[in-house]
Amino acid sequence: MDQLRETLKGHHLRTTTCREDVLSTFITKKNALSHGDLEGALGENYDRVTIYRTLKTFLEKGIIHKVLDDEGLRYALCSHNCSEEKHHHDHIHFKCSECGETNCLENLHIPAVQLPNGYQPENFNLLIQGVCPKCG
Amino acid sequence: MDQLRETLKGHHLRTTTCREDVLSTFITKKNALSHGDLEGALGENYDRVTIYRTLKTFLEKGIIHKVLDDEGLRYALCSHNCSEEKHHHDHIHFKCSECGETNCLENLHIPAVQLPNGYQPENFNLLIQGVCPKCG
DNA sequence: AATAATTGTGCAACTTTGTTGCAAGTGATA
DNA sequence: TATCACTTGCAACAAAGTTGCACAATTATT
Repeated sequence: MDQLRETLKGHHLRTTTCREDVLSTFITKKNALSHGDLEGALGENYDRVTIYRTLKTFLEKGIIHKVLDDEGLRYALCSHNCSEEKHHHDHIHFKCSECGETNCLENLHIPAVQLPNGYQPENFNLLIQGVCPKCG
Repeated sequence: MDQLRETLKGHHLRTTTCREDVLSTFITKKNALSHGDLEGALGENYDRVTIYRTLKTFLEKGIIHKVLDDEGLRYALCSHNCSEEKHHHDHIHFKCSECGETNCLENLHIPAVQLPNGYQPENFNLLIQGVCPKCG
């Protein structure tokens, strides 16, 4: 799994087994994950605290982004080249009320919104809840 | 403050001082509030647990709705006639990174999105973060 | 107006979620 | 392979949220 090392190095991070495992979990699961999800998947190998810190580091370095949810934060891989300096996301997130999975719809962009005078938008986050194709 | 009683009765709720105070806090503060905000405002008068339960009840009855946030849930008044049966919201929420306030932009509707086949949307939640007119 | 039935509240105890400081361990570099 | 900086685990803590139960308050009934 040299690709994991590449990704970590590309973001100026040391390669450790915890970081490799967290990253690889994101890659294989594909959907947005909460801290609890990762703890469930890797908790026997790593301390809770380490997972928290790994998520925080990945966020800062632009490897993952936050996904808003009505029952707790989740995180998902950044597909484009986000960096320490800035994240850029304008895709839609879809949460299925049946299976509970939240996924990035990378190809769907959030439509432009005309805000009233004085509002300076920087960041957009659209969550659509409903039933996904698998469960429909 | 008979309007408070009216609102509570209209949603089939007994009028208690806690409910009146929570409702009145939402009305006067206008912006979205977290449980912590309410605890800060009313915590000396009511138990933490009671405030949790009041929020839950208000949510169920359609008096308030959830506002997604990247650092914890907030709640805001439903402006239209939401009920036990269903909530309907399609307005935009704006969170200011300076003052930290989150507000409903009642007049701004979330633009329609063309989802791929198979997705059945039910619920939309758009949070825009940036700088608000007061802080700009 | 008094009482009964129903619903809400406070308290205590607990679970879950997230944070911080520090000592020991590990990875990258020369 | 020795060094230095960064990472991890542990322990302790803080914050956020939940549950059961006895008592209190509100509404409905007479």
